[in-house]
Amino acid sequence: MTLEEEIKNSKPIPPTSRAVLNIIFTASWLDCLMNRNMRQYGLTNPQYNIMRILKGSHPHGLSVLDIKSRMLDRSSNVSRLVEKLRESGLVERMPSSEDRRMVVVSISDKGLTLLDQIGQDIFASQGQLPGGKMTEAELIQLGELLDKLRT
Amino acid sequence: MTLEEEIKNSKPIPPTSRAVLNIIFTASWLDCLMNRNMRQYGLTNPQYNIMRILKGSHPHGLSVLDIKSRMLDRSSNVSRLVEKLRESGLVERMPSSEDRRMVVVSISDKGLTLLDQIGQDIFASQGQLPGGKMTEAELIQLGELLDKLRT
DNA sequence: CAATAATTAGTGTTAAAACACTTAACTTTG
DNA sequence: CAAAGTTAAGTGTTTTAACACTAATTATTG
Repeated sequence: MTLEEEIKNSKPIPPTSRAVLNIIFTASWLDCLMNRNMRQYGLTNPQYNIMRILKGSHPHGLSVLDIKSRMLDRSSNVSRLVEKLRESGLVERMPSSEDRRMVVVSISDKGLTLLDQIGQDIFASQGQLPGGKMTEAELIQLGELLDKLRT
Repeated sequence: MTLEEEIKNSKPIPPTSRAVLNIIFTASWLDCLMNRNMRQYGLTNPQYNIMRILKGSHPHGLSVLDIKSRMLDRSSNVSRLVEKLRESGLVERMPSSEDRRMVVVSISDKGLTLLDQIGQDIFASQGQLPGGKMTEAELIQLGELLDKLRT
């Protein structure tokens, strides 16, 4: 469905506005999809995001600021999100010995297991993934255009 | 800046994941930009969104459900957002005479004036607009790829 | 070395999102 | 026409986001 149909706009939209609207709309659509998918695992989208980042640096931990700078949505509530994950036993927090201001956060075994589970489930339903019907060339081009938009 | 640099990811990301991450990241970036811009006018991004929709149908009003179906983020709080805008005198609410369940919301003169003001300000700083450095062909192609992603 | 600045994590508060639910009005259908 | 079902708007509640701010620690510099 085109953007115009989705948002019931009868008039054509100029390209710049259309691109901006389309990105926001698509992201909202993806975010909703992800949140619904993550809910079955007891996670929100930003929480999953943090887990993914921590897995990427495993077995090294990351400081709260490191996590924040890697987060997609640049949330300002990383401390609170991390605390939620810690309550669920998915991450661990350790005060840094070098810099006593810092707290090193790392993913726990339980967290790694959960991420593996999610990964397998997603892989199993790959056909329904967003972008599942696009060619690799199209996906690459989409990425390049988005990079350029932000410059 | 590429996505990998933005989120400090050293390894290359597979195209599907990259496209999805890039859209979410770009949208978050845009949303933040818009919210900051709108703040000086006393609006939030969703509120501006509703105003834009109402202007599009001016002088006809729209029901709350109509607004919701046209909203980019498909917020479930249209009633409350509309009430905020009404308090600021930017929109008007009128119970429908045909269907007494419905409320017709329309943009006020004050609202139209504000939108004009915002439009002029944005136009004046067009160089800094997202997408300002992309060609029209690229913007159109970006739109088409996003449409395809959602199918 | 002392004073100032900068950095890190976390908190307080307000506004907004998500989701289920309610109320009122309209439509369908037996 | 009455009962059941559907649709529209709004509400209650919990969770989250945004933003400014604080407290503690480290770095800088005069």
